[in-house]
Amino acid sequence: MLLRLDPLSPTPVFEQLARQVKTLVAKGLLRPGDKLPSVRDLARDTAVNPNTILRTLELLERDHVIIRRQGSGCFVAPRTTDLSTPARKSQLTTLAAHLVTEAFHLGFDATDIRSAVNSTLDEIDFPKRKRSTS
Amino acid sequence: MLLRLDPLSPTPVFEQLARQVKTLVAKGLLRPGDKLPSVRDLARDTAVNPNTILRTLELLERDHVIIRRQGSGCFVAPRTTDLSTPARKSQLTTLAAHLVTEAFHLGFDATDIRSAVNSTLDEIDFPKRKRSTS
Amino acid sequence: MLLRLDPLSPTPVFEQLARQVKTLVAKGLLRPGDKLPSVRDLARDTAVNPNTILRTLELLERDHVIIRRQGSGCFVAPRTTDLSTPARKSQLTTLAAHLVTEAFHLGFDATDIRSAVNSTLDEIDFPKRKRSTS
Amino acid sequence: MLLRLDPLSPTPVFEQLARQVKTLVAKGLLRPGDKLPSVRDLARDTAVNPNTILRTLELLERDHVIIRRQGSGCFVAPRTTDLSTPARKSQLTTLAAHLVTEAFHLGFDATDIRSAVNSTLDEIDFPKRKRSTS
DNA sequence: GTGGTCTAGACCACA
DNA sequence: GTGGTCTAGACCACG
Repeated sequence: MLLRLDPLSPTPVFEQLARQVKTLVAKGLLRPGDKLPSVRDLARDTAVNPNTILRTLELLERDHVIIRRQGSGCFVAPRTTDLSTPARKSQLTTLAAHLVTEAFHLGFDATDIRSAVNSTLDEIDFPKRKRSTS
Repeated sequence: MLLRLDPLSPTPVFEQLARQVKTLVAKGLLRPGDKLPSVRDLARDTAVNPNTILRTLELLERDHVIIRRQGSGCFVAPRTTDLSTPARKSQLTTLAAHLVTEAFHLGFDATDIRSAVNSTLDEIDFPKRKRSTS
Repeated sequence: MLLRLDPLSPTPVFEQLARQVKTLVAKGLLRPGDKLPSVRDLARDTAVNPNTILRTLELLERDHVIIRRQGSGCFVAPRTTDLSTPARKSQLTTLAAHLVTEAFHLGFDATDIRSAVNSTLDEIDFPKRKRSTS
Repeated sequence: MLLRLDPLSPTPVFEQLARQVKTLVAKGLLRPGDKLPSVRDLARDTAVNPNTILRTLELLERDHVIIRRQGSGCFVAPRTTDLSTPARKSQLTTLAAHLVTEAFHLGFDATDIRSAVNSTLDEIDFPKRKRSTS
């Protein structure tokens, strides 16, 4: 599993790593049940302290992306289904608002934004919506 | 100008404020050339430390949302149009990717995401472009 | 004897197994004197490492739920009756406090908690005491 | 704020501390909006490393007990109201089952358990259920 | 082998 | 002043 770090980014290391794992899962490159490399392996491969890797894994577990089991390892969690609480709806709204206002101030218009979103969506592996795998 | 702080949000105060200004501009409630209240007034109205207000203004200036002129105050900047740089394209891609992967892990699908983005776009006041986006 | 593992639970395997045995005894589905399957059988049926089964049995023996006899196997222990020690009283208090504070922070009230406890109690097979509990 | 540690307990330090804070909140000794001592103060008072205190605070924030705001401090969160998801119901059931089966194997009966729960409940400060204040 | 806890201490970011 | 990130390294617990 290849994870890359941008040492210049203001985003904390543990969060950069977590995002990349989330992306891999969203793209279907990591699937529910798949085992992640061990903390030590990840630490070595990314040249990051094991404690920082641990924080990444904690974040991912908190967000229901992985499951950690002492002695066995970390595994991609099954996609949760009971998530449609109003709190999550409001999170989605906030995320969308953030994208739109930032893109607005970068000089993009509605068409640009929609097409950027659609391009990203094309790469995502939504359940019951597979496009190429039969 | 009414700015509200959410004490429960993990987002830093200076960023909460900046986002609200950006939103006001994007919605057309603040228009290019409009003058912002003074640092002192903003600090009083929001019950926030003037230093924090300053950071907000620095952020807004860095993002070309406002222009700060010594002695005269802060003004909403004219809309950016030079979106040709690949750097901005890549920023848009990053923003879209972030929205999509987070929404994915919140349990939403492509339709949910598109409709959330469209709802937000409906409230934005995009300037009309002369050339059609064919 | 059917023991199931929840791969999503953060509870260690050996403890999941021990809890299930304790529950079977409390519900009267396993009765004092009953013989448990051998370590080998348990390991096979649950697809768990024999070492982990051993840890489960150690835990159960420590908690006086079973008795392990060299060469003959494990047996459900007779029901403990000497609850006079203050140590046990204090353990009960701790357990109750844990339930209540966690439930509080999950948003439940006293009525919810009492009714959850009562539902569970209904399934337990308490031995009849000779003296009435006045 | 007085927090005590049991160095012999198998429960991790950061969790011992978190439980005590949860108990203080449940008993109404800490109320929504109250400010917690600073990380450094807590670390000094408990003779625990600041990093460990931080983990306690992370746990408490994850469980919606406190809110952490960089630069300002940590505050007791307002009691959440939108918590009645089925997932939480099942957590309550698990907690109750744990109490009951453990208490059973300690030699207690239904009456003992109910009375232990009731004693604990008497000390809890449930909203809209205040007993002595006014 | 796996993950988890804790310490010590440097340094950064927010208000 | 507040909290937060990261490193280094010792040691513990689970399978």
